[in-house]
Amino acid sequence: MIKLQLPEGAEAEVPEGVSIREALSDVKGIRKAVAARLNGTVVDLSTTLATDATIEPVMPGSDDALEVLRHTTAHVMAQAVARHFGIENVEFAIGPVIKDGFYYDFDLPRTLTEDDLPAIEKLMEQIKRENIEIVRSVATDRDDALATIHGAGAKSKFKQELIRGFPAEEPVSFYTQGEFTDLCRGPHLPATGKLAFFKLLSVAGAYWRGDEKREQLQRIYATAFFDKKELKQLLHQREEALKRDHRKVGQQLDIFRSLPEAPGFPLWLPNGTIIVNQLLAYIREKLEVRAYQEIRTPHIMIDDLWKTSGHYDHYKDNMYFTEIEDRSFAVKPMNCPGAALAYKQGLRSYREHPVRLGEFGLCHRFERSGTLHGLTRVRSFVQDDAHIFCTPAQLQSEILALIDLTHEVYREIGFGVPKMVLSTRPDDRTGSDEMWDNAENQLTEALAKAGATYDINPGDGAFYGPKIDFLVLDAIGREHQLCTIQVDFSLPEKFDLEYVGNDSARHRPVVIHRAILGSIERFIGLLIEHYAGIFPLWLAPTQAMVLPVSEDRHADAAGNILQELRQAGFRAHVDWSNNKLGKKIREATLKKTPYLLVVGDREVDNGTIAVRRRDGTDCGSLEMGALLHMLREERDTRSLVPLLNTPRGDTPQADAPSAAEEDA
RNA sequence: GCUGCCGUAGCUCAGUGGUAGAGCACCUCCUUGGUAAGGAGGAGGUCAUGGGUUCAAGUCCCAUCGGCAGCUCCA
Repeated sequence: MIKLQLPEGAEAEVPEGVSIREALSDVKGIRKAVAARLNGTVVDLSTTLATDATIEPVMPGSDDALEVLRHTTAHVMAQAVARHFGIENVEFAIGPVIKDGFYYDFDLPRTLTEDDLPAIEKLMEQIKRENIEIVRSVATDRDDALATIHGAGAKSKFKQELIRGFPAEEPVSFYTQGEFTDLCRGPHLPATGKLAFFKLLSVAGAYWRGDEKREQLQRIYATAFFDKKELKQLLHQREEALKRDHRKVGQQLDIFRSLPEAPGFPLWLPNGTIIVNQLLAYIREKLEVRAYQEIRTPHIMIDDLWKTSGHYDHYKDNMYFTEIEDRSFAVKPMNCPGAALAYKQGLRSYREHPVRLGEFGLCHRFERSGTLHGLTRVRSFVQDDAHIFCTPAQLQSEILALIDLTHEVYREIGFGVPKMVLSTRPDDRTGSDEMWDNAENQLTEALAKAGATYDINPGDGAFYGPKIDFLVLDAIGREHQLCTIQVDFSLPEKFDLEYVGNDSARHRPVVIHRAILGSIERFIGLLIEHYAGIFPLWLAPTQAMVLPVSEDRHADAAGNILQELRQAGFRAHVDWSNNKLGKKIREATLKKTPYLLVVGDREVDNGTIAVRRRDGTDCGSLEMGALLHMLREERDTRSLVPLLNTPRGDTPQADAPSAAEEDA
């Protein structure tokens, strides 16, 4: 007999060889269990018990259960693909669980298209209905495993390669469901009938083991959930992401264009340029308060500089080069060397530290054509970069200030509280252990003082120093990495940076690299998607559109209103077309113009303006003075919600994207 | 870069080897209007580029350029 610790403190004694399913048979709701934890490890319910153990069921709703579900769904998808093409025609690669679902890679006799997916889905439903038992088997060693996979019916080039990669003597597990056997660590659901809700999402090319020199495979992305609502939610999120795609919205709102004439180098149209300039002005405000100095460093500098900085060795393949009077120059991919040169101009005293040099530097980096993507992956971009040169003793307070600044900016832009990740020393690194100890301690203490919760990525720091990354959630629940704060001991060495300390000796400063928005291009790409094109007033390219009811009778009144708005610094226009009012409203609304100012006979007579918001809210009629007051307030506080409301004074609420959306 | 798909009017897209199309936008005219599309007319194309097959190519083939998706989250 063996002793078992069961859930909720229960204990049991059972004979050896009993399965977990049997051992847990008295636990409430056990029929819904998808797997079990055996001494902490997730295993099949069919696992038999040989020694004393702690066991508990893995129930739907837990992350473990979801992983098992998705993994089994991947196997069923593979089985369906085998039935679709004939098992002898399919070469199976791997089918792992990923963040929002799973995929499986195959080598197939022909190219898959999206049109194949419904048929495969249907076969999966069929396999689910057949409720085939999923049986684990174990091959004792490598030869046994190779024999098993050989006998499984499908081509097995990749599976054999995997097996040969395992230790020769180690047992290898397989899972069989009907005619389909797959090499797999498991665990799995007990039968295909336990499958829940799934959806095949897309087909894509992929390489065996991600290596572009290896076989090209075909991948099916799919997802699965226990809860139908959660599946629907994910599908909805994907749809929403498509609708908000910054390439589409950026085109509709005339923000930027991607040109065949300049692949990877976006063209900012007037509307986009306004947004860029507003963001830069915003960041400049923050920097002035915090005693930064702004610099502008050369875009093209001689090769030697990049050899000194180490970029030539590490980053050459991503740099552009040019020749000037027979000497080779490089276009800057980063701003740091320029900042180091700026620091070096003159003998520095400890008294002037920290030296905070900000630069909205335009950088150029070569990216492979296949990786380019709208504004989020480009070949030239502006960083809101800064290099802070400080004494080792100042490191912590500077980091703390940066954490603070980052939180402030993200809050004001409308992102939630960012998740922070501390990355510590990698194996391959420069600098003494003492330096790393110091830097990591300073970062850790700064994070503690900021009262922040954060994750640690051990070994993921840059070779020249540890870093803190900031991850924000956007409006539709996607995570993006924006800010990064990196400590650098290496740059001051390479450029022989020094300052005179209070002991009148020369000392080495420490450098902090940081960008808050990251690249302005990428940031605006994310902002477009985060706001769904509905920019807050201070960022909106056109802030108000004056709509005369009759374009000739109310022309003077409209012109006067425009003048006053312009004089108050607002970006306003008049719709001079001879369309009817309804059409003018439709067009301005589709362009997401925050405020529509209607002027007709009534308004001319009363000296007022009828105000409508882009979400359709009627704000009633106001006098010009009152209107300007509210608009200034909303703009100057960079409010994320409209301050002008209905005449009854309803509570302000964000311009709900859904309310203003009716894209034709 | 590699694989697959795609490239037709300013935009969104139809067009399956036989005379280049629609809607929106643009221009002109009519209409001067009250909170999401008033009406009529007009202009606009080397069908990405180059080559090939064919009596005939937007359509089929090849190449080039550009776009889109993907290219380990390791059984």
